[in-house]
Amino acid sequence: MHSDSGSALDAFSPIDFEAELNPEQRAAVLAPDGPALVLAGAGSGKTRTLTYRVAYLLQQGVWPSQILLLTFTNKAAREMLSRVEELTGMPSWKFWGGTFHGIGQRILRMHGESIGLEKNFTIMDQSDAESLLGDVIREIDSAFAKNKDNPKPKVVGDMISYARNTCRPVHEIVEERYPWIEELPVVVDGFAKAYEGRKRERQLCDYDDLLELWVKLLKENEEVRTHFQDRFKYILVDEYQDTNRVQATIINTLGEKNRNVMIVGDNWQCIYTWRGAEFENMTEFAEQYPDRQIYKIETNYRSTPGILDFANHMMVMHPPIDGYPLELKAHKPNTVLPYVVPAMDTRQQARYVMSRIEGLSQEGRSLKDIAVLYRAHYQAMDLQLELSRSGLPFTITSGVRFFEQAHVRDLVAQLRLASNPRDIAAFNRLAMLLPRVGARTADRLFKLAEKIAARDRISPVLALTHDEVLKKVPKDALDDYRDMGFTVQDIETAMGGPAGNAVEKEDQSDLFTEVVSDEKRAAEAKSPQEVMQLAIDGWYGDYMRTVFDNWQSRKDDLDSLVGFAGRYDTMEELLAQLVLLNSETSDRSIDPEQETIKLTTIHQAKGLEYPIVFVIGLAEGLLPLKRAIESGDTDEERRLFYVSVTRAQDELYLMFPKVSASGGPPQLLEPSRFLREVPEHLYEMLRVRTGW
DNA sequence: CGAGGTTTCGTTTTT
DNA sequence: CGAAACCTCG
Repeated sequence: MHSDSGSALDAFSPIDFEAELNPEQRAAVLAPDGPALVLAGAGSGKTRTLTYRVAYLLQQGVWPSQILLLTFTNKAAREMLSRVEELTGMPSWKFWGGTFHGIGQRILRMHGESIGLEKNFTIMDQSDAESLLGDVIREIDSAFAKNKDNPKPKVVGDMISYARNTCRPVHEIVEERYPWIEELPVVVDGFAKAYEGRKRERQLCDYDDLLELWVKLLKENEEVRTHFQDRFKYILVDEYQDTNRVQATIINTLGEKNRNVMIVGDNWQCIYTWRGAEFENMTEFAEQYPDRQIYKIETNYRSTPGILDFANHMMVMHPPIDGYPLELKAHKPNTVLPYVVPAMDTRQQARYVMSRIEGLSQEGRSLKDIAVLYRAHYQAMDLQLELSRSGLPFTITSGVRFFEQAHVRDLVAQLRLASNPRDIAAFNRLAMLLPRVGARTADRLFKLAEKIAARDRISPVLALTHDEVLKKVPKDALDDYRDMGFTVQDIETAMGGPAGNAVEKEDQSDLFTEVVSDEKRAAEAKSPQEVMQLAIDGWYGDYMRTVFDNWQSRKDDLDSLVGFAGRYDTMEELLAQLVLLNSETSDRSIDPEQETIKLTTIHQAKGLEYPIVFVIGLAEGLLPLKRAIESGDTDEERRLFYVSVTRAQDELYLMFPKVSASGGPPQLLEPSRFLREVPEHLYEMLRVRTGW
């Protein structure tokens, strides 16, 4: 895929660390070997610091393959590595850089066999995992599933996941959350075990497995552990405040030998405790490495002093976080204060944002300089409506993501099944598309096919269209079922799989006993790109136009996947990325320069910055969220607000509706406590014109 | 057992 | 206002 263009570091002009970094940053970048804790406030050039650190290491003669760079999102990893490439000319693919989940996937793919993972294991996204858990629950305790007082599979899944991410026993979490159902802890514990078993038996991994099994691999396989401990001379971790216990264990294990671990974080920006993040990891790091150096980076280049004052003051009420106080110091010259704008309701709020954007646009502001942030996806609805009406271009990084759309998942399910014939979740998804096939029929068909496969020693994929199986397929579904089966077989063949190279539609009986040598297979294996095309041209392409009225545009989506597939060398890698990248923006062409307004949740805005930021829905019950108020824990909500405020560079609009309009009787809303706590002289109150 | 219509519910954040 | 859950019919 890439060619080695010569690792000529020297071809690039030496980096002037003196001129390009401030003293705080430089200290961290040029830090000597040994454990280091970098406390970097919002907008202080955290990314820049990490980037230059990598560049510095390279300059010191460290090989890129000896550096492990872990970030929270794929985007952050890409950004950093491409900046390193700009800086040093070192191509980014030479590094081990990515998310914990991404790197875990890679390592497990390479060495997972010793803990029972085959190379072709499939990664399930959250909804796959949910439905698998749902199946398991229904199977082992159908009464449980029927009683509506019991938590639903999704909630059960959340509890299990939380337990795993925090390394606590499942029953303990359940006791905390459902103290009124006495037998529940034991029951859910059983579900968790059964779910675990089902995944292993089917070579399936959910997101948490990628971390948990990574730890297991490092623990149980000394050879692998030593290999990676030696290999990664330098480990850099971004956003450490949002790592969970499992991730901390990984870092601690990998760093044990060389001890060159640099973690970067900001306690005040910890916004993922709900999925097990523990900013205490920052403190624990200090305990693990008593000799760690601390580097503080507090000068903020991003925001105006007005915005920073506001941010600092709203955190005054946050309980102190042990040990590492940070205060942002402004660097920019003073300009204007943040605006606080009350609106009648969410609709007026949307219209105000609209009109303000139009105004800014007339002042010559580019639309890509503007972002609207909110706590929850649904809060963007009104605005979406208004924006589409006005014709202002916007991109929304929420809602249904590209890889989560039904047709994409359907297509991918076929690839998954061909790649991992035990992937019952993939088969069920496909089979249930067919008329008169539901969960039960699908399950029966698949298990029958597996039995036949075992008996006749043929590929399970091939067995799908065995006569005995076809007999059990409902009449209405038969034609489609057969076509589907053949397509999956074709895919398996194209991938060099065991279906063999000569699967004819008729008279299969003799052909699949043919043994295909590995080399022959490899030689015949088509590229992921070709396979993707094959899948689109097969059954699903036809099926699609019979069920979707907008099949044409869906077809375009799938066609764009062919190009996407071209970026990967193996099918396993492609399939993994399809799942792991599912948070990426849904727009087909990821084009950062396009002239559009950005609409995003606060969570997704982490690490980004915009000249002009609107934060909407700053009312009690929305931010902080009602549930947070009820549970009495609003600290994380406050940090969330802090994160949103510190995204802004020049102008910040803080908005709240006075009436909640959506659904049911209108309710009066109070301005968010986070707004009320801030002294009035730190912001300017704007009035919205009435009479809209 | 599955489909399709009807009702009811509830609405966080993501790798 | 939309999607899951429920119910009844084929």
